[in-house]
Amino acid sequence: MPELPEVQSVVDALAPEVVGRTIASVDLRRHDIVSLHAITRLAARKKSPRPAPPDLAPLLTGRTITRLYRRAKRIVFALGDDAHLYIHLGMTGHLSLPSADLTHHLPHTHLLLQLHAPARPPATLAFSDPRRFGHVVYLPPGSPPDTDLGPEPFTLSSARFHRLLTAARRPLKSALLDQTLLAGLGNIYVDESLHAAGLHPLAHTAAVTPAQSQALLRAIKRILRRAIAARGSTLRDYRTPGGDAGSFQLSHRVYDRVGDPCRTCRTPIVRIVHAQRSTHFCPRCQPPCPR
DNA sequence: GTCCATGTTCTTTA
DNA sequence: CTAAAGAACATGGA
Repeated sequence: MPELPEVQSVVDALAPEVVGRTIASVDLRRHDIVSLHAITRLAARKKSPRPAPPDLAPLLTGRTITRLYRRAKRIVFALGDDAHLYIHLGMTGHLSLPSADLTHHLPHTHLLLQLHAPARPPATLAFSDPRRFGHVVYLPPGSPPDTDLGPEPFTLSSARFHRLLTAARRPLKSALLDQTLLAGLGNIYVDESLHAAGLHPLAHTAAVTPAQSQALLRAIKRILRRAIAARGSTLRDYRTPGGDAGSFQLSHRVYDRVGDPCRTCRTPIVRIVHAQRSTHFCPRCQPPCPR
């Protein structure tokens, strides 16, 4: 459910509720969603030996959430003393603040944090995820920063973006999905951005001109900004912590619009499969060899 | 029963 | 060696 706009919307909704509160207790119902690094979690799937998952309770209990922010598609809880916790929502992950009487029959709920603060009512933060592609990572003080992630789109210059693109010798679609090249985009916003920039998803990154890179980055920033304002796109699972749907799906120009007329030229939108993902585009607005 | 899904990583193939 | 493709994770909805 989450790409950059959805994750940002979750952070924006949660921050006023959790920042400044202290974690009074931890109810970890599935320990296999936790790791010290996302990498070690993979080993769990393949029965190969891996370090035991850290016991979250002693690491988190008594710590105060000093800041909540988004990095790529991760929701980062700063815990003071340079310790951090991050939650990745995977495809169907959801964070909410259920009332106390509901917390016992929440389906697929894997982690509950009781949050206390002076002069404020207690709150519960619940992480649920039916498909369990999401995960929770505890980063002890001194953990290296996100060296595994590319730059954030909003602070990226078009000159650097152009250098990143031309260095990646692959189709635009797979390059833009690569979190180590550019952080935060997923299947929806890559398709929407390429359409807005008039670029074919299979066009080669090395063939993109500086002007096209600039147009593409501007499209990415504009679409992400508008999607955040709409609190994301709800196609099936995504909800804000308050349970509301986003509304940016109403503004999609290609994603999930196979056969519908392009909102620019009325040509039916096409769907292909590339990099294992549905890829939507307008064959007229996004010609194979642009310009 | 079938196919599909907003994500990511590992393995296999070419 | 590299890039693309395939598979895997797990669940539910159409």
